[in-house]
Amino acid sequence: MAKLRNINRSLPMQLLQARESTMFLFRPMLRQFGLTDQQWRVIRVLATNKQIEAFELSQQSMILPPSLTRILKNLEEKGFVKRSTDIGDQRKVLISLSARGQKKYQQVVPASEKIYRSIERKLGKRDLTELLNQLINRNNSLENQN
Amino acid sequence: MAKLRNINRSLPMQLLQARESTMFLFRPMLRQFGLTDQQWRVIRVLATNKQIEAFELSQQSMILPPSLTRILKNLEEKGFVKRSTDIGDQRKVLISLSARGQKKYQQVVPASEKIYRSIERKLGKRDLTELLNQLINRNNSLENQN
DNA sequence: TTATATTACTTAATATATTAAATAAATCAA
DNA sequence: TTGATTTATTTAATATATTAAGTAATATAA
Repeated sequence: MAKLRNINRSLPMQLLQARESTMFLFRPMLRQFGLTDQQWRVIRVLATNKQIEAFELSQQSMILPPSLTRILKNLEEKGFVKRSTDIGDQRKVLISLSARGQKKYQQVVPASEKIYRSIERKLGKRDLTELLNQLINRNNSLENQN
Repeated sequence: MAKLRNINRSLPMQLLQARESTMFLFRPMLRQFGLTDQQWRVIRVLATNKQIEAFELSQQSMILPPSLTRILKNLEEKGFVKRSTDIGDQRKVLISLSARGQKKYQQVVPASEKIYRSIERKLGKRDLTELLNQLINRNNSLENQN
């Protein structure tokens, strides 16, 4: 009977667990500010981009376009983001943070930083970056294998 | 103006990217077998547990009970799993793989193993386990900080 | 033993994920 | 310049995630 490695030792599952463990620390804080994980990702990207195309926003926030469409509609209704059309290319939608959205961002930053620092205290400055980048880098190491 | 570290350097986002990068390799294969990521996680857990309580299945597959309820209903309709009630405690639901579910599992295993091996060829036997466990271990290092 | 609390799961409601198809604007080739 | 193609986004349909509330079975305390 062919059998696979135990699921809890598989890389995708370990990464999922690691991700969930970190979000477990941020989620209650975000909910207190009335934000979902994804809404915060969007706001955070917008905070460092005056104005950004929807597609670029989708990439940076790791949210697929169809989901982003609804999330933006929602954030727009709440008055956190504004949208406009690119004059040069009317297919493109440009998104930006409203004053209210900026204010919300400013409110969350300290609480978020606090959590980051508590994680760093526990893990040390250990650089996961290097290691994770090997997994993240879609265009060379991992893709197109058989 | 208070500002957070760049989103693409944040630990939760890096873990999400790493996770997505690995699933990107498995997903097309799973879809060819007509399975979603979660359905496969459930089947995989069941393959190594003759019979398992719903709660335990929820834990091992990293799927919250409400989602699991629907996923199981779906898998049951497709004839991949069977359910029964624990005689000693009628609140408990016991889940197991049907013959058809076992067959499906057997079909996916080789394709899955192939992908695991290709990842290991690229990353080497580098042990992420150790590192990720520090993140995963909810009950000590990460929780209850302020 | 009975009222209360807990446990295990399901339902419900809203939000997001995924894939495919649709739409409109822009580009490109004949 | 027109018809075909591509690009950027949205709609649609189905699946999953998250939180809260509900239900039935079990355990617990007075």
